[in-house]
Amino acid sequence: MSTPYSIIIADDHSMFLDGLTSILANETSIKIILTAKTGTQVIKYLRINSEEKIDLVITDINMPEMDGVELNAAIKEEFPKVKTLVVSMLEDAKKIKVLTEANANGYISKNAEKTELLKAIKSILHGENYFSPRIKQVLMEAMFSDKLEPEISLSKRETEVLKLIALEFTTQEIADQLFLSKHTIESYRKNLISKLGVRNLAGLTRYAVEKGMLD
Amino acid sequence: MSTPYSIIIADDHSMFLDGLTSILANETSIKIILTAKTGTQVIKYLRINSEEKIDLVITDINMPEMDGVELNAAIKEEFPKVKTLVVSMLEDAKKIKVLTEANANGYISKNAEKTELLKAIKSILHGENYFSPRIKQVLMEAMFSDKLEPEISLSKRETEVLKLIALEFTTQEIADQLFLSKHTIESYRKNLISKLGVRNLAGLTRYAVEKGMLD
DNA sequence: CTGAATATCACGGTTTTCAGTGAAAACAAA
DNA sequence: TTTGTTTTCACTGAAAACCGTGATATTCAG
Repeated sequence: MSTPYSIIIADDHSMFLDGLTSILANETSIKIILTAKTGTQVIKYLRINSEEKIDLVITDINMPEMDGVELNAAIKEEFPKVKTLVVSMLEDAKKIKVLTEANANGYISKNAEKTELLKAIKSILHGENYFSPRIKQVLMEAMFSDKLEPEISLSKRETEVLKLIALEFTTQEIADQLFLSKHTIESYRKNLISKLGVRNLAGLTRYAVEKGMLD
Repeated sequence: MSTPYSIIIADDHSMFLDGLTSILANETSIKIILTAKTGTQVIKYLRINSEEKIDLVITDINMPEMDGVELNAAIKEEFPKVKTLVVSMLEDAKKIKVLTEANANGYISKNAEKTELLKAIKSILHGENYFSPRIKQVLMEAMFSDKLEPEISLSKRETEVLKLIALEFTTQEIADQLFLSKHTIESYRKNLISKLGVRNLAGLTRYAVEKGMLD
């Protein structure tokens, strides 16, 4: 038998970390080098032990400090030889899209079966990418719905103004805060209303809240 | 050694299920009888195999069909001898409160360490309850904040009107819809604004969205 | 370089919201 | 039965939002 593959696992839920470790313990062809709770820990390790070859990083999406999407991007940027497999409990079409564009090597859901997990890992270690059928489907749907809903994009200023509007500031107050004319803010208001297809302040606020602009 | 304890694990993420199974496989004193992906599966099993003694059910909170909170309630109702340990990735004070009131025997976070998990399981199997220090803290904080924030209660009509306001209807439209005078709706508007401590429509809308009134 | 998008500003008119004040009827609870 | 809450309605005046219809300057990608 050849030397085992070296992998790193990142997830902030240590119970999941322990679980994955247990599952992979039976696989003699795989050696877990590190388990980390944040993306930054992984990057630090890779930088320090750059001479050591790491074959694969398995990462969750939701993590504090540096999440899975950022971690994947950072790895592909600094250590392009290292493969990545993203494991997540959510099937967020947008994140998946970003990940595929950032050349992640695989994406599976946390409610995938053990066998699928192993299949994904092995595929990736053998040089192929692995996206589960379910994920492919979500991606396809996202493509379609994106074309039907041509994705409203707001400029920086628009975003800024919308945020303040949703935070209960009046037009005059926003104008003062941003050192702009009251008329300017009024224009933004109107544009936002027609752009977002809403009727009034309530619609603007709902949009802002739902897009997480106020966090 | 005496006969091992019989336990059931419920979680919709099979990866977590596999992980937990792996972790507990080393424990000779514990025997996993069933792993389920929904609460209903667990209840069905308990009903059918009622002669078989089950010592503990470990359950996630977020599950389709019947979630962890409901499952716990159902178990305590129908099979009071069966202990329950709730494992969740969120530390939602309200859910924890409900669970303690429904006599769950333990609650730990998914980012608890393996050792803590085992400690919790053993405590419960020995007849004690186990709530992790972190959880106790969250509970305490919830108690305090509940008393400091005296919980704004809205009447049926107020809720109804607030909902329509947040859905972008104007005062006149709401009045027509509910067969009330425009003045009446205006009154509600004002009361809601002062009651909820907000400044305008944006504040009302944020409140409605955040309380999930529009789902 | 050039057109498209963005950012900025302006005005008049209409509608809606907001603030203050008040009150009557229905209803439930103490 | 009295007290408190909820539901309902009314008026005024000021402030803000909304609508239409512009203009100019900058920036940025093709």
